[in-house]
Amino acid sequence: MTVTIYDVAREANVSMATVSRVVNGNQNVKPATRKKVLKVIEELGYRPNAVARGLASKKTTTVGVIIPDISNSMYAELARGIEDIATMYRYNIILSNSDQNENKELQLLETMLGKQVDGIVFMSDVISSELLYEMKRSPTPIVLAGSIDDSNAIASVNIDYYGAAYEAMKKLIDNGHTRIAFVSGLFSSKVNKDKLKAYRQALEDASIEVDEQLVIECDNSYDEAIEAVNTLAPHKPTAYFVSNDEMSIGVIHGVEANGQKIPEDVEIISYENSKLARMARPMLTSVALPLYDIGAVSMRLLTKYMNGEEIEENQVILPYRIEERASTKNA
Amino acid sequence: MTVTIYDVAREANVSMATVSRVVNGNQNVKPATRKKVLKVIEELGYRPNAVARGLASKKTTTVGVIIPDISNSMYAELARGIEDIATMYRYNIILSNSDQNENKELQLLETMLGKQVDGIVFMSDVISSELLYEMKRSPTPIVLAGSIDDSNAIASVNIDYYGAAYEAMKKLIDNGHTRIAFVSGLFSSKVNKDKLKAYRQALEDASIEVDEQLVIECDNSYDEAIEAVNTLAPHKPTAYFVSNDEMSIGVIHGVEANGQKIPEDVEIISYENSKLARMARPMLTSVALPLYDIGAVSMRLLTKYMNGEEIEENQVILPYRIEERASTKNA
DNA sequence: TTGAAAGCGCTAACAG
DNA sequence: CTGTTAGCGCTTTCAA
Repeated sequence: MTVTIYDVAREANVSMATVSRVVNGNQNVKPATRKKVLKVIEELGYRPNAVARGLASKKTTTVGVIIPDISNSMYAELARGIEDIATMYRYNIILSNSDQNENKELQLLETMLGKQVDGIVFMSDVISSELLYEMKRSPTPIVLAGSIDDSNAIASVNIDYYGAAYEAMKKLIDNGHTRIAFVSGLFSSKVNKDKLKAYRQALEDASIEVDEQLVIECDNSYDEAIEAVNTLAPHKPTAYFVSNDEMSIGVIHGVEANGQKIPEDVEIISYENSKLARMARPMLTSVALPLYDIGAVSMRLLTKYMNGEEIEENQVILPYRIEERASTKNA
Repeated sequence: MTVTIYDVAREANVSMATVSRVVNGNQNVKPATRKKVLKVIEELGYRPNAVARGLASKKTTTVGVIIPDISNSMYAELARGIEDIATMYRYNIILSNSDQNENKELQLLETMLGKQVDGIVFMSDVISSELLYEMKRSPTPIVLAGSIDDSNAIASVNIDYYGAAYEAMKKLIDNGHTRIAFVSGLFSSKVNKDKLKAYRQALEDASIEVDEQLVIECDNSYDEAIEAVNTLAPHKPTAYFVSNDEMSIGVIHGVEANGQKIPEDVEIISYENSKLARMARPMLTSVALPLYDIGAVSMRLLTKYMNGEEIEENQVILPYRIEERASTKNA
């Protein structure tokens, strides 16, 4: 039925070994032989079976990607970075959504290892100790993309979330605000914890008392951000530091619904800088997260591990910047 | 090094066949034996090798997904639908971006077939005849998700793009508009061609002359949509039919920048109904595309083909609806 | 430069 | 209920 390497060998009057050599670009084949084999391959429509190849060579040229939710634009952007570099290095990607559910993450890890992936890129806001344990004993290299493991046991690619948040807060403080609200995503996420820490520290460093009522935890959605604004209203914030662009748009709408002007009455700094930031009115000043790059660099790092290269530093920190737009008063 | 089925068999004093049976949940194993084997599996940390299994069984339990761009929210939504159903049926997904580049699509198809995927979900605005030819001779089932092949040779899941566009236009016409602009994505896309056809037909059916100057083709981006509004301004449209939510937001901003009010001076109907539609101000009336469902149903259909089930109808059409919001004047 | 042969780890008859 | 035995299609020594 399907044509195998054996069929090609017979048809071309050579051994399977020789066919294998030409298929794999091995130079030890006489040009004439190569040509003959290639011709037969063409005629028979031979297509190498990657599964058999994987079994024999113990390499599948596919990597696993465990991601919270591909329909979330942040992760989609990360995934694109991963995939582009994977393609560049001739790897395919097995992509699975975990919904940040630990059991699912554990099970996905298991499935992927079973499928003999050559490496894994893992994303999650929280890395449980059990997960960490499994990752450490993984026979296959793993890198965390935009995800933090405090023990630094697993390679990872991130930005300085704390530093970025601190700088954003600093800007708001420098603009004279003392009532700055923080509309955050879930604090179960290490990244949000870092932002909170920066929020507090920046305030303290400026001798501004931290008012816990100005801190609100939401589920990252537009709707909850609007609600957050209403909850915060009695506490009269004059500036908002917001965890992502979607929520920032919610904040804008909430604030405007209450009759306040941005940035005249209220300033906002977001944290993501997706294309939404430019589609908002006013356009959002935002910490620019290099999501695509985090994905790309993670995958690149993974290729090094897969090649058995020695890595100098397994924790890579990418640069961020703050994109100033109309939601803040700028110099 | 790694523990194989053979190690387990030896340790448990049974044959590999028996181990294979318990691993695969075959009922023909005495409970005591099963228990013994399970225990050894546990002790040894045995993990079945899916590659070997795939080679022996000729099934990989993985399906290929060829998608234009996962970082585009429309496709990400589709992908999520696909993945969820795949997971439900225990399939994994190999995901690749094609950027709608025909050569890449062709090559991806080849790669996935080489990897022995059990099925493929394919997405693309344009299905070239060469692609169609390759798909037809694919040894593995393929279904098109949200993509059209006029010949109906390949199974597909879509909505009635034409009908949806016609209905949207009808609504605008019923609201009294005679100068309706169409801000479209690329006409190389079959879906956009259908919308254009509906645009014209709806106008004709209402005895309104079609003014080609009111039709603008853009690249689906926010920025080009704003530009489109400016290009259209001299032709004084009083309503806009727009190809997707992102562009609709561009239209809103373009229109407002010109001092017009929505929906008082200008009405807008979008075509997508992503969460952006609710995040826009005014909120967008929009044709609701069931992207997630298209993905899910495609995958479900694929499972049927992979199981060799007989399919009554290979062209499935899902329902759409129009979500009325503030960008149009409603009854 | 080429071929022979031994696996890779598992499934799937088939036999008992 | 369990074991034996062929492969699945390819890579990879090892010889020649």
